Amino acid sequence: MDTLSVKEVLHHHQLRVTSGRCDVIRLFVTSNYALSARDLENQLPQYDRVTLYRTLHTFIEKEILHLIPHDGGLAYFGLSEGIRQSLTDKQFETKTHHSEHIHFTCTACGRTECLPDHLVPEVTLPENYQTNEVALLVKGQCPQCQ
Amino acid sequence: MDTLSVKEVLHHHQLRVTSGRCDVIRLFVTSNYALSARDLENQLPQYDRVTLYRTLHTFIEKEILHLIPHDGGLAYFGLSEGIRQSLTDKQFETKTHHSEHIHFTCTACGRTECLPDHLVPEVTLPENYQTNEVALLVKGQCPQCQ
DNA sequence: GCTCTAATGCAACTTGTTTACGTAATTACT
DNA sequence: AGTAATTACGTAAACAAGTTGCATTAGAGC
Repeated sequence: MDTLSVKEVLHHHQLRVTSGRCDVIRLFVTSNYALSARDLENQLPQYDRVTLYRTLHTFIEKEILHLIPHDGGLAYFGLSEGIRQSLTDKQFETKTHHSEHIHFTCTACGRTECLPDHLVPEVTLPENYQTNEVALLVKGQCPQCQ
Repeated sequence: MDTLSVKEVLHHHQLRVTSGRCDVIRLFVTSNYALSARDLENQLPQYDRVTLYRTLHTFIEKEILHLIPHDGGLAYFGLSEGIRQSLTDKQFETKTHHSEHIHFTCTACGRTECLPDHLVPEVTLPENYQTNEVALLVKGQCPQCQ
């Protein structure tokens, strides 16, 4: 991971480069798990809660992060695969394969992760229902918790 | 729908029959959509918020209702299919087919509904991941909103 | 009807998230 | 580099969803 690249990501999305935004992206890149606003508050206490919330919103809008559906309490966020690839491969990907991946929540350790290699299967809907997005969340036990 | 049946449902689950619980079940039976705690507050203002929350929890525990995952703010609840069948067919179903159904949220009208005839397809996970539950939420436009 | 136990209502609280507004920092342009 | 325009930030306060404690009320079984 490389600071220049993080700045480039922000620049590519017409966002001003601030230390807060860089730190948030870096945190997502180094994290193997989805993060909540609370996680950001804990791990980046130098920034105000409001700033972190705003940063999350901005990143969702720009599709740097995606919101992960879940069935209670607080919102979780994951780094978009394209961005992760841009930062780790040190070049921007043009493909945005955009069939969504599965999310997994471990009921033991509580952690949520993206499974970028496991895509949501094709879904059939009743007549006249139009699909914009699909989200598939699996709950169970992760390898570490068995 | 039939009041006696509603009482029977409660009785079968070792729950005391109270007017609040009956009204909540009736509301779910007559609603074509998933309901949030806020919806209950609006439609059953004669009961205290706390009571409604507690009723929802109780019904989730007893699997009279199920929690519908979504990606923001507030929790939505749907009537379990078995219960709906018991109340409309006037007899208790023994089959609990328990492969979960898909949920649909319309981005136009904001309503969420259960699609009991559309089940979540089989999901493959990475090695050593164990599945307990799956939830699939589709966002798009419903027939009425096109 | 009486007793036991569970459900309710009220008040207050916690947590997650948002809004308003003044200040500070970044970017683009000399 | 210096300046203006604009965007982001921090603080405080508000708001909303959901929870907890406790006293009161109401079902269920006898």
